[in-house]
Amino acid sequence: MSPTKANLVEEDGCQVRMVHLDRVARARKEAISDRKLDRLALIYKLLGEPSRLKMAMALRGGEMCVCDLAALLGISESAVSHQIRRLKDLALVKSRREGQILYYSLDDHQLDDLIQVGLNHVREVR
Amino acid sequence: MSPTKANLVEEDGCQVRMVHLDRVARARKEAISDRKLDRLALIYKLLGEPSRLKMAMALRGGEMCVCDLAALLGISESAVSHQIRRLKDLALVKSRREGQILYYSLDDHQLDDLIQVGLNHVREVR
DNA sequence: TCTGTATCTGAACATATGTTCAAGTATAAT
DNA sequence: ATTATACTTGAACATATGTTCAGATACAGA
Repeated sequence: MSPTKANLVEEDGCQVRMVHLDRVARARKEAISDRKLDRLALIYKLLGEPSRLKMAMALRGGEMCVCDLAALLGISESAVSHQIRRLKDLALVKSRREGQILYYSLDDHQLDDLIQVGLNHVREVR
Repeated sequence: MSPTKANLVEEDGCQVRMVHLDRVARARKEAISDRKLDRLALIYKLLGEPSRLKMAMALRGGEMCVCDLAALLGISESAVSHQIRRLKDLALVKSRREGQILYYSLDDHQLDDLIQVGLNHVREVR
């Protein structure tokens, strides 16, 4: 097909313009399931907020309690609790109770890798 | 210091409760610069939206035009243009013009790594 | 049981964000 | 020049999201 002229293709009941049918088809074939994609996006999104990323990076160095994290980030303990729950819901972080104190730590070694690759990326940034 | 009793510490002019001074201090010392952290968070955030992640993953397989991506994602070309610009602003994606068509491709091999590590994470998800 | 500490929870609020729409720019063909 | 194609841009809108506040819960010590 000509790459300089778009085709009108029947798609989900309505017409869609598509320049490179082959490329779209290949992308469709190579795509992962929506379930996987959504979970992957969710993980990136959780790391995509400075406060949560800071938490995750801090926990790489060892377990911490809500109170410590709040002091570190300069936000309320409630905010920490809300955010760390999201990390826990995705099994990226786990907790361990010792008396009244809950110690949080990374539950997923792949989170370490993910952060490490990211760190390589920003290495030259001052 | 006792780990079962919180201390009130002077911090930025106001009192902050802190259970483990040592852990917070260590986290502070090991922390990267705010510039680095913000940039890193921004990269994760961009990958954290399903549509952008889908774009990035599609581009791993080769260059595509706005029109193709719109057809692949099922959103308007305008939406693709808006989103891909954000990826381009961060130098994660580059463009090449051939006549009227702009071909987008990954500009950052580390983005590949980042996605690859993420894919390992969701490998067992169906 | 009563008090204090550590954390959690839900509602509320302000802000951020993704998409669409309409109009604009850039390139190519007639 | 005029028209068509490919893409961009800014405004507007609805929705999502992070934080705070007030009150609830869990555990420890007296």
